[in-house]
Amino acid sequence: MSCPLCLVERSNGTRNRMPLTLEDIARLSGVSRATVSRVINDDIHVSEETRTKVLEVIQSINFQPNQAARSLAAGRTQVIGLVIPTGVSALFSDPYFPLVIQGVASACNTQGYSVMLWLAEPEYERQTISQILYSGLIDGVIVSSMLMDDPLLDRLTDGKHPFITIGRHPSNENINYVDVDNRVGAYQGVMYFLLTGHRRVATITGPCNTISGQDRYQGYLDALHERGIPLASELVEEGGFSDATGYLAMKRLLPHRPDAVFVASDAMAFAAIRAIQEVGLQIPKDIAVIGFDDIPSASTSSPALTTVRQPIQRTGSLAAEMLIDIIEHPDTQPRRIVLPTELVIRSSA
Amino acid sequence: MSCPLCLVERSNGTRNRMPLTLEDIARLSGVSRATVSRVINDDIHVSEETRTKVLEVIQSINFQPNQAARSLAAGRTQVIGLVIPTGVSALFSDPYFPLVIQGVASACNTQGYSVMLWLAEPEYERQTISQILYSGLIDGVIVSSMLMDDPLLDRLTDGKHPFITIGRHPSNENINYVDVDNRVGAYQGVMYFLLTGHRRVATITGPCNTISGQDRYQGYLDALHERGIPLASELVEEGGFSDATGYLAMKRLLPHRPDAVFVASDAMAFAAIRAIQEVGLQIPKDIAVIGFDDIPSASTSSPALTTVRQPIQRTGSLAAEMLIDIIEHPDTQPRRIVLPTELVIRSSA
DNA sequence: CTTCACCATGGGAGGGCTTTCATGAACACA
DNA sequence: TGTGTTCATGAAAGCCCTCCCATGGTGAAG
Repeated sequence: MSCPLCLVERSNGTRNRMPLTLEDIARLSGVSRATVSRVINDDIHVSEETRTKVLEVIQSINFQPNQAARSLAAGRTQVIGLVIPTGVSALFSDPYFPLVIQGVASACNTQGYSVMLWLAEPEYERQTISQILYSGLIDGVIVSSMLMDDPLLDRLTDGKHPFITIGRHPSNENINYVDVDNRVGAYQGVMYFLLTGHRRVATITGPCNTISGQDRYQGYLDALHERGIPLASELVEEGGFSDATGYLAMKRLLPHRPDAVFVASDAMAFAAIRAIQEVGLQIPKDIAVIGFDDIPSASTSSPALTTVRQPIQRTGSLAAEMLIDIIEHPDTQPRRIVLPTELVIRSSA
Repeated sequence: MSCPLCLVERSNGTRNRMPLTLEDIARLSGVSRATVSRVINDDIHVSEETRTKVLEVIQSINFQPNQAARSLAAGRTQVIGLVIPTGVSALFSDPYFPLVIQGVASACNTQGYSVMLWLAEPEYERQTISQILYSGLIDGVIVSSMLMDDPLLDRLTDGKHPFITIGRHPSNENINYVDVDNRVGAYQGVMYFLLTGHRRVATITGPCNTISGQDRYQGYLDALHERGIPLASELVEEGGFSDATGYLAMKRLLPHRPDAVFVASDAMAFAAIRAIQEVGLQIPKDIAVIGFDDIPSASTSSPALTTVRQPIQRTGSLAAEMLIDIIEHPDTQPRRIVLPTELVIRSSA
């Protein structure tokens, strides 16, 4: 068997197996380098015949153009950055970020983009930003930040790269984002409590420096307000989205005898359930619980968790699609998407 | 305030704000482009005086060299790939992969490398491989595969890129890897059961097409064998590392009245505990449970989970460090590391 | 038959960096 | 003063693409 790879006489005279270049493909298919480039980039100005011929050669030797050269010449890298702050405490004990990552990665896959991952550990953040902004490594950035006042965003706004945040920005309305309707979602959950006869509805909120935390709390307030129920501040406890903080928050809530708790994340909801069960109370009889997220284990836990479902993975893939769209069609309107949530009723409420 | 960025008269005559190049830095600091390059790359042949001068200019305008150009010229990208198979069912309902990712990312951060993430969805796998192998996008790959017969590995072996697997390879002993001592870890857990008087020790294994699944099962066998206890096949059930599979496996085990269960992952162990509690049995009185991983929630669950701790994040960071070492010092011996595990005794056994 | 438009193709100029090689200054030693 | 070494520096040749522009061939229109 003769392998085309080995028969190629390189332009520089060597013939050992090394990366082929456009020039090699050009020679093998009897056209110029420019034409091969056109074929690779799906340029319209190539005859069907030539295109076929070139593609055959490319496939037969499994040619992949050098990305660095492409980036340098074209000024685009076909890479997007995904920035996730490790400051967020629950980072990886909660399937939220993994699902976002999965969504982003799969959308990028289908569009021929690669994903560069930055876990923005505070000590490297400066360096990270510089890399993002000035090194030309990537074409755009997705920031899954959720923080109210992330300095990263200011830097990005100043920079020249397109970017998208997952989670809306509280003030700057020129920023492209995809978000879920946290406020309405929370409202739905709390309203369900109120409509099923609960009167002392407590909440464990997300961290107050996150937008989603605030939005969900706002939804809680909305529901109370609509039913004319005054806010009882002893029934509100701040959590940090993590298991541990949820557990402690519930402990603080218990003495005030809530008959229901709306919890701003499923991870915290499971912790709250544990805290409730540990003091011998029944769920949902004594205290009903509704979470937020609908992570996979919500349906299999016991009791199965009633929760507000948000399409986490979809959020990631939409963000990626929007970003790529912006990269490829720069001068269009700001893009914002807010995905709906859905109350999934199981047995904890 | 005069910003140096705006005062620069570009070589091409334009003076709008655009990426600076080595040439600009060279002009501003009165040296040649080559010298600036040397400074950036920590070349030894630069006088202290010149180095300081150039560094000052670089910092004052926050210069970042163009990565594409560097990669093209140097043939290195300072990027490593991290491949995670999404075929693994428990992918993200289990904090295992997130922790690995975190370990890899933070090690890369400190060494000035970036991480490119590939979730190897089967349908894109071919394309993924080609990109990895031939496009020059990355300098090396970490594969967190664990599958017995991952075709990816064969392709990588044929390719020219250095790579490391997380989890040893069952047959090819030329592959660099970092692994934890799954077999001894499992042995420790099961032996603890046996030494504390349990006689009907069951196990929920990992998937039999994963190496870690097999190794842990082997450790189970080792312990039984050492104590002269015959293997009871009805006490062995295969799981898939996921919550759901763990739950079902435990259901199948219950009729055979085990007095202890060694479960190959914490996620499955929690599911098993649920299944046990649902039929009204007590843990650890009726059935003791030991898991594997020591994920964060193991210490906070109730009952707190006795489990075999493996240093997941460390595994990731070690893999990254080894890979970078190989990239920068190619011709050295194969590198393998097997990290020890540790039995963490809590209240489920 | 001429003119023009259109379009496939090739030539070649970059894109910003690294790296080799040449150069010349500085210094030591004879 | 001459010879040789050492070493900081600069000039320039790539690295492999993309993309602009020029070219020439074809077919339609006049």
